Amino acid sequence: MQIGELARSTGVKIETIRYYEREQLLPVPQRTDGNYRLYSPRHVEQLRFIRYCRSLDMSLEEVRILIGVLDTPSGSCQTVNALLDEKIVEVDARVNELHKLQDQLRQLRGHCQQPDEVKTCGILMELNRSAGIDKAQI
Amino acid sequence: MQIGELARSTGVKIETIRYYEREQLLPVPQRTDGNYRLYSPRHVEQLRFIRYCRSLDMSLEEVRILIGVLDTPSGSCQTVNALLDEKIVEVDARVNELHKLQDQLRQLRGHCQQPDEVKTCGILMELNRSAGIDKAQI
DNA sequence: GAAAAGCCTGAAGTGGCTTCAGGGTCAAGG
DNA sequence: CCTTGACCCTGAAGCCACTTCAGGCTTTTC
Ligand SMILES: [Zn+2]
Ligand SMILES: [Zn+2]
Ligand SMILES: [Zn+2]
Ligand SMILES: [Zn+2]
Repeated sequence: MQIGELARSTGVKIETIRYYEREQLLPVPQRTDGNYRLYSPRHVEQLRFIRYCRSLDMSLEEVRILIGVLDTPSGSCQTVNALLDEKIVEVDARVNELHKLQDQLRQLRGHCQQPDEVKTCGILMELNRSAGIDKAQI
Repeated sequence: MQIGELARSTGVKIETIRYYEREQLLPVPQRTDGNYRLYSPRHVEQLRFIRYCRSLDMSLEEVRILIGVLDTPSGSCQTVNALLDEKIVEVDARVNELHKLQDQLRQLRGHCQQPDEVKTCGILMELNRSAGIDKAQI
C-alpha cells in the first residue's frame, strides 16, 4: 500500500503522513525500487491511533508518550491515567473560559442593534470602555 | 514612559509590545537620545484595546480591522457587527466540540479505575478499539 | 568606575501542520 | 517509442502569536 492509498483510507493528508514519519510517530516504511513508501496494515492502525488521540485534543508529544507506553505491554498504565486526568482538567478549564467568552461576546453584540456610525456605535464604545476598566482593575 | 513601565502597567511582555509595533498594531513611538522607545497615554490605551480584543479571542488581523474602523469615525460599524456575529458562531461551535470531548474523555477514563498492566489497560484497549471503529465508519 | 538594571536588534524556535519549488517514477494511450 | 498524466520524492519556507536567544548599547546606582 503506498502513501496515496493510506491517505485515502484514513482521511489524513499525504504531507501529514510524511510529517508524522519525520516526527517519529510512524515507523519508517519500506520503499519500492522507485523509492516510493510502502505501508503495512500496522501503519494503518498506528496512523488511526494517532488521529484518534489528536481528536481527543492530545498533543503529538502526548501521543508519542502513549505509543511508547503501548510498546512496553508489561509496564504499568499509570502514565496513561495521569495524562487523561490532566487532559480532562485542561478541557474543563477551557470550556469554562469559553462560556465566559460567550457571555461577553453576546453582551457586547447587544450594544449595537442596527449598524450606525462608528463614532456612536455601542460596540466600539463598549470595547474601549472595557479595555479601560481592565486597566483600573490591574 | 518607556517600554518597561508600559509593560508593567498593562501586564503585556516587552517582547510582545515590540512585536505589535513590528506588526503595525501599535503606532511607532518616539525615541530618546539613547534610542529607547517613549510611549504616550494613547499607546497605553491602544495596547489595552488590543489585549481586550485578544481576550475576546480575536485574531490580530481582526484587531487590525477594528483599529482601522476606529480610525474612520464617520463610517458605518457594519464590519464590527459582522465580525462579532462570526466570532459568536465560532465560539459556540468550539464549545459544542469541547462538550463532546469532555464526554469522550470521561468515558475513556472510566475504563481504567486503578492502574494495571499496559496490555490489559481498559483505556489503551478502548483507544485502539475507537480508532478501529472510526476506520469502519469512514 | 564598575556592576546592575534596563533597553536595543535581528534571527530563530514553538506546534502542527500546509504549501511550494523542483524534481523523479510509472502505467496507459497514440 | 514516446508522451501524457497520475503519483511520488525531497528540502525549505510559511502560518499564527508570540517567545527565546545571542550579542551588544545606555542609564542608574553604589
Ligand atoms: Zn454599531
Ligand atoms: Zn455594557
Ligand atoms: Zn489502566
Ligand atoms: Zn467504552
